[in-house]
Amino acid sequence: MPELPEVETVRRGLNELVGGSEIKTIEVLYPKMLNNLTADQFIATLSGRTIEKVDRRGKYLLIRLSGDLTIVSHLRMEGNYDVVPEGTTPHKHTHIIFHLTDGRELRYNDTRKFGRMAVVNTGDEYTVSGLKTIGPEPTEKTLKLEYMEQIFAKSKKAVKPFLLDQSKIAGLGNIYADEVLWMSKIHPERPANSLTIAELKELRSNIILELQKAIAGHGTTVHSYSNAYGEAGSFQNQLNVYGREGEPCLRCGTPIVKIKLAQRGTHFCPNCQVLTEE
DNA sequence: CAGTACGCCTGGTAGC
DNA sequence: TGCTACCAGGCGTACT
Repeated sequence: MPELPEVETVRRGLNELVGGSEIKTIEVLYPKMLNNLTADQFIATLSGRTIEKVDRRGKYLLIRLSGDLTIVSHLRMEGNYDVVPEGTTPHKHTHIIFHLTDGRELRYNDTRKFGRMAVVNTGDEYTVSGLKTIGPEPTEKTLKLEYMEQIFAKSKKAVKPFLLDQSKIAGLGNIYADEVLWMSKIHPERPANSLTIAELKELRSNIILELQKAIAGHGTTVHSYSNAYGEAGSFQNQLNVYGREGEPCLRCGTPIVKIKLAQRGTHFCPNCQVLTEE
């Protein structure tokens, strides 16, 4: 499932593969994935435009087109792009085909059809729901400790679902949320406002570090994720808790426990990550 | 306002 | 074997 590192990997791949390419025509096979345009409007508006570059904010891809238009593309759970020679048989889950003037096709595929696209004037992307309220990017520069102290102090919510809230911090999904809590030795059910400043400091550096490392590993492949080259990431080999239910904690050997928290599978070490405050 | 439950979707798999 | 039931979870929406 694409989280920030996977989306960043897709962004880089798209820039290399189709940056500078011109869209000849478009086929929309699943119109419901378009947020704010009909299929006909989408085709008419975007045909003939050049893909200038691809940016990213949180888990949103911002595909910049000539004429100051931006496609805001969210992959949700299983969306992915690939680039193939024109005439390649679309597979079962291909929903949009951008025919390029250079004889290739950029295709959007999405098994579960959760992904969405919207088209806005470049600069207006923050009017798209989700981006309207998005929190800071999890980098050294943009995610300040003081900001974290402020927002955590204001919420009684369990820290795991708190980390999944994109309006607080952008980019974390279910996998990396479990990972950074394990790294920081924080129990996922601890109320956000119970974390000490020392814990927040630790959590902050782990979030930043973990996402950097995952980007370096081209993302995590669980289920169906692949980048624009159709390649899987490698970071799943570096996961410490996610998907390791019953296996020994890599720090202390205690079997990893899986619970359901806010409707999400949540993995943690019951020995390293204790519920009571220090 | 803050917090929570559900719907959207399909493929894979556990269980009978 | 073949069927059903359920799980995977990001995010918008509806609700308390």
